[in-house]
Amino acid sequence: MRLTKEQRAENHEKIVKVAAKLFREKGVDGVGIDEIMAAAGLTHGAFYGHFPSKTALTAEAGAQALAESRLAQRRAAQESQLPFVGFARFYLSDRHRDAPGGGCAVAGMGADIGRQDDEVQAVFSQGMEAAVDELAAQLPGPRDVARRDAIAKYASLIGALIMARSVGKTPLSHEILDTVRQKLEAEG
Amino acid sequence: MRLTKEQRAENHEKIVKVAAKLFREKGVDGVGIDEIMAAAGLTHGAFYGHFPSKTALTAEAGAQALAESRLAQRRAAQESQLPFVGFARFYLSDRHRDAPGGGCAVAGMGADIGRQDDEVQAVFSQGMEAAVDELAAQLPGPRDVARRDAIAKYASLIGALIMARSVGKTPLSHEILDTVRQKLEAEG
DNA sequence: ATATATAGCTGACGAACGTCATAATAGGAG
DNA sequence: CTCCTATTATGACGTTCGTCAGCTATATAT
Repeated sequence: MRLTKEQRAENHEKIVKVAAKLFREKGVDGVGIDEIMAAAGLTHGAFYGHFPSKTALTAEAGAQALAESRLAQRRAAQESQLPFVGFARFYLSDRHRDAPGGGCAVAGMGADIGRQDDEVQAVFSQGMEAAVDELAAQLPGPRDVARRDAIAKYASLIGALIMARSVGKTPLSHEILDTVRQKLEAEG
Repeated sequence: MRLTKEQRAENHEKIVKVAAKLFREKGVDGVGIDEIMAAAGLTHGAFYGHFPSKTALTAEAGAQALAESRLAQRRAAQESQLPFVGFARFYLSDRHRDAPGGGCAVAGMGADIGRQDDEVQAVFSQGMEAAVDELAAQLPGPRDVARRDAIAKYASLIGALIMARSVGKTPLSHEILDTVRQKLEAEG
């Protein structure tokens, strides 16, 4: 049952997209090949026609998740006069906290990527660099200042989201999101 | 081969300590009961005499890891006149980045805890509350201001560490740690 | 001193893990 | 139009997962 090159490419892309979602939702070690392939509408045996190993998929899925995150960042930035404020409001919202599968790649699978081998981390590093660049371009000041600002703002966002998720739906969770959001809004 | 109550309690504590370390190093889903028990010097079968399930251990290990983190925080704070600066310097050091097993519980297993059930998250929430309280006590200003400051600072630290770990040993990793450290030192 | 309760060890369970032959099938070259 | 080749699905592999029953041995209670 051979498929066209187009269909094959579509299947490949589908696997990566589904994996990027599931990895963020359940963690890299929390999902099996079987579940990923089933969610992509294929059987688990077909996996190794597309990827040599789960590690290879992890690298591609990490890059995909980061690319999706950048897209969401761009979209959220357009919903406010101050681009970063719009992004921060979305990032620290309840909706984002409760939907890791479609959310920030670093908050969702960053900790897992930190445990992968060097090649996977290198791919992730490139996507992160692109995200930092993109945020820095939206911030005022000279380039190097904007870049440092972008890194610091990312760290605040990511840390706050992971903290808020780890304490479940407690009052503390809201307090963390609100506190950091207000601080970032005040800074501009 | 029944043991004394003391030995049983020691074994229990050893299992929790070892799990708190391994969970931070490899992730909750990255370690099995077998590996934990072997590291504690026992066999896997003895596990269910101590815990009803892996989930129950995850809750205890999460609390233990947070308690250890608070201890390390207290110690690092004493190495500088400004308590928080000493803590931040340790937190954002290469040593801490490369030793997740003995480091911050939130950065190491926070993302995993976010995927656990409510009871585990509730236990983790208590430990986090204690950590926030402790840091707030070291910061100047009225209590509510210090508390918000503590939350914001934690978010920056945790986010920076997770970012730095996820990009491996790249220049970007150092840049993230340095940037956030300098910013926090400048803020005091 | 004897009996009982309880600790850890052994071994096993079904399920899922990552991986890989092999078989079946249809696109693409001739 | 036919054959080759590429690509997916089938099914199985050895391992490890979380979990538990049964055994052995010993600390504790009587």
